[in-house]
Amino acid sequence: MKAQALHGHLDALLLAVLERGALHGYAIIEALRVRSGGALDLPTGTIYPALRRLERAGYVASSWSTVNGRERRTYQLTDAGGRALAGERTGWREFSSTVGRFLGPDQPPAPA
Amino acid sequence: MKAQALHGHLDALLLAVLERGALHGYAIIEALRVRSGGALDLPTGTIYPALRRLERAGYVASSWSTVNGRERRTYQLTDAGGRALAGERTGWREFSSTVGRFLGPDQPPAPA
DNA sequence: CCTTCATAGGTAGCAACGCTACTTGTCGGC
DNA sequence: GCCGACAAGTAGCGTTGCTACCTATGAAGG
Repeated sequence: MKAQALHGHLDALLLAVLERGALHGYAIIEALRVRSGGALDLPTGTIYPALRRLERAGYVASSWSTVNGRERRTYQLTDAGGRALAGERTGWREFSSTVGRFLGPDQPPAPA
Repeated sequence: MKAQALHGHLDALLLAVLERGALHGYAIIEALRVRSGGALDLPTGTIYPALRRLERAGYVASSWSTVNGRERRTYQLTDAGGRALAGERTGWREFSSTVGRFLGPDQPPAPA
């Protein structure tokens, strides 16, 4: 899968991954790869700037820890980040159902 | 809905609209608005350059016709465009199921 | 007659976003 | 000592869609 199509949804993905618990950058990349079944293999040059963007926005908070001489910056979701994630989920649902209407419904929104 | 999230999927949408029959630019905008239930209201500055991009790529062909002194450029899907659309559909399904895995149809995957 | 609106097509320049390529540094295995 | 995996980061680029404009016709309203 071409990752460039992520445009605009990467932030939501990152927040979603951090929802399950704080992780450091490298671990986030791995979590994305594993949870997507290998479909998402994002380069560090994509992740780190995105995390800083999220931190500037106040959606994640970071803290340094040194493990075996390795500097790790661990990111965790803030309250604002959680709220943002909820909004992103709603936005995603709208977006995917709208585009899906044109590109063929792949998962017709199951009526609750 | 913020339209900027379309990134990377606009071309697919345009091809999908033209799949049902040739239309001129303005009509394409209306078709998108109507079929999306108003969610997609794209400015001309988005559509026209996109159509030219698709034409350069050989996915659509255009022809001029003058109707009541109005110049209309009608776009229609080419064979290559149809094939591209099929690919875009597949890509969309992959993309949406991948992102959906993180953003959930609704809730974070409940521990079954 | 003239203005305004809807139709119709278009361009220029901008900003956002993710990517490639590169750099720095530690640790473990050869 | 060197290479590769881990870990974090920066610089610069290209694509993409957006805002803001411009041109032009026909219909409606004053």
